[in-house]
Amino acid sequence: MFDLILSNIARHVTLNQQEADDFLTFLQPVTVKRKSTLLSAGEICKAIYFVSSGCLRIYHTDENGTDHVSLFAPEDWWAGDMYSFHTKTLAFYAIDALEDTEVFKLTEQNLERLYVQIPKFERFFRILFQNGFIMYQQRITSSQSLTAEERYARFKNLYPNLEQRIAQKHIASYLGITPVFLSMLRRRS
Amino acid sequence: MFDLILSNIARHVTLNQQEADDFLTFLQPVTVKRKSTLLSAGEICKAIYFVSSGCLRIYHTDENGTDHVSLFAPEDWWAGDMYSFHTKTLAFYAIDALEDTEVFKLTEQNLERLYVQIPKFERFFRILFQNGFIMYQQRITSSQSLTAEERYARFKNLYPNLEQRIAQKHIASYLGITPVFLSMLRRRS
DNA sequence: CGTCTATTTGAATGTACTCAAAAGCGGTGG
DNA sequence: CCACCGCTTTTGAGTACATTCAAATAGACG
Repeated sequence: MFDLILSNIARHVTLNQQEADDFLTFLQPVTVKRKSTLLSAGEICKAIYFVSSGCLRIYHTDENGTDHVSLFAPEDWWAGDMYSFHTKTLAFYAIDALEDTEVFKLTEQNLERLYVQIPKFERFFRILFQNGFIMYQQRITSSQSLTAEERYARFKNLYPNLEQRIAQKHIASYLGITPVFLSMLRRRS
Repeated sequence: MFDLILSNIARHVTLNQQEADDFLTFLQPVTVKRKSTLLSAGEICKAIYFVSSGCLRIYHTDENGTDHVSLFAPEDWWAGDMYSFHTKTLAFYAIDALEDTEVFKLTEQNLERLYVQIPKFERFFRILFQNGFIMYQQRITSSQSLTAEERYARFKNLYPNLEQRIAQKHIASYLGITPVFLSMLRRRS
């Protein structure tokens, strides 16, 4: 149950047994049913989530009612509205589950305690955000310089096998194109 | 000379006099002339830079020779190819100066020493990357849901007065449109 | 002052969009 | 278990926004 998250942490910092045990006490397991909402836009995002199975989608709904996927978070990814979480302001993004999903919830209070108790986690989250920063930066550059078809290839590379698990309209929304146009692209290739 | 960078740091962590003095010893002032290159794509990015005056541009040149601006870094911003810096791989992005620019250079070795000597900097850079992550996330969402005109308004908001200082082709490149089209937009409004 | 680069303008093109309708698929209840 | 209903995907036609190409004008720098 905890293997995945511990190996996720171990990718950037090394915890001893005691630290690992302590860390786990800060987590709350939560089950999110397919199509149910973990965070609504306009709420305050009070926790971040580590996905141990299933898949979340972090998205924004614009004034026309169109969704725009910011990120998919399948197993081994972290999710949250980081701006809302960090500034305690109303969330711009919403989060829901595309599959039945198991997450570990890490609340703001617990995270701050964690930073104090095991300062290594400052480093861990520094590296996590650094990687997220790099990922979004590459996505910006992709959206500037690549065609929709090339970005689709990138998506498949970033999220292996995810294509089979989720609806195409969500992939189109991630790519910044319409489902109709994605359908055309797939037909072509 | 050091006021700007110290107030930049102070925005997220509090340093005592000793720590501030120690921190400054890790920095090297560098002057970058307008149009000269601070980092070329294909090199390894061995340092990150804090801009105290002037303006840098972080960009990628695609196979057609077209530039795509990832970020502007005017005074009070940090810059670098974070992926190259972090993984010691060849830089995908290049950095040059759009104005005569003064930066403080913080090398990888010095940064690692800084993390050890003043662990608060783990927190500082965690927050810095967190904010960068959020900024790029919003830019992705903007590129998905806003028109070029609306994104142009966002640019002006994010970088007040920068418009007057740099060429329009760079702004177009940042917005992901052609200079020709930006010219049309400006005419319209 | 002259040259080089950036910006503007106009015309033709193309990519991705909207709208509409048909086909496919999945889930639910009888 | 099958039939039906609703949602997703596909397909086609017409449209709009942003592009490319080309030429003229403006501006910056030596």
